Amino acid sequence: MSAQEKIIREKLSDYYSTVFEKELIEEIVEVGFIDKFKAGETLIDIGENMTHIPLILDGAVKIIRQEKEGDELVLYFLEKGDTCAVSFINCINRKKSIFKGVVENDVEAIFVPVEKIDDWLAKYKTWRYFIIDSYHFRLIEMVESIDGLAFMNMNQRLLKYLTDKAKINKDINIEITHQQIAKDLNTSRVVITRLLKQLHNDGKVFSTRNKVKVLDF
DNA sequence: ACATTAAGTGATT
DNA sequence: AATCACTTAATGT
Repeated sequence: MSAQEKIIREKLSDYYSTVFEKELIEEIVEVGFIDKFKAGETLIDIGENMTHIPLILDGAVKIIRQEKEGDELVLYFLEKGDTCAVSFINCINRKKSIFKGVVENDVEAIFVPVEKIDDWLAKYKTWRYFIIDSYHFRLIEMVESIDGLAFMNMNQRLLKYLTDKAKINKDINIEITHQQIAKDLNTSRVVITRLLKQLHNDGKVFSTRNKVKVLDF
């Protein structure tokens, strides 16, 4: 057994042993490989073909919907133990990605070739449940995101965005510019500046240049 | 000291 | 809530 295989086996049993049966883990060890990505790297872009599916071990990925150039909106984050079930369906249909995935925190993940996904769905009950479960969870996050757009004002959306981000980073100190926040929420910088000042005065955040500290949880 | 980038603000739609 | 036009503050070289 190679050192790489050993590592995969260990990592898998750390996060997925209770979920997957032994035979499945063996298959993953056989065809999967570990890869790492630095924050800011684009994992997948809209329109690209997916060749591998990530099982995230560490870090976080920001999932973005993008409309042509410039117009974009952050939908949700993927974390440890997550996978993007939406990408599975993309793969099975041999379609191109409908989302963009950018690394939020340095990511370590096991990558599994697309061809296996389908096989395993028929072969392993645990894999089937894993996929359905994951798909369900993504759907809920998506609905939350729609709710945000439909029923929440920018003020609430901003606060949710900041608390979500603090949770993902496990740090209430966020390093970000008003401009970047505006981009993620698909609004203008001026609006963020003003709302952030409101939140600051309300004692919900403490913000300085390039930094926002989330005080209200 | 100067240039660049980030943030704050009033007025208007 | 968005946009414009402009000011002020912080930071890098």
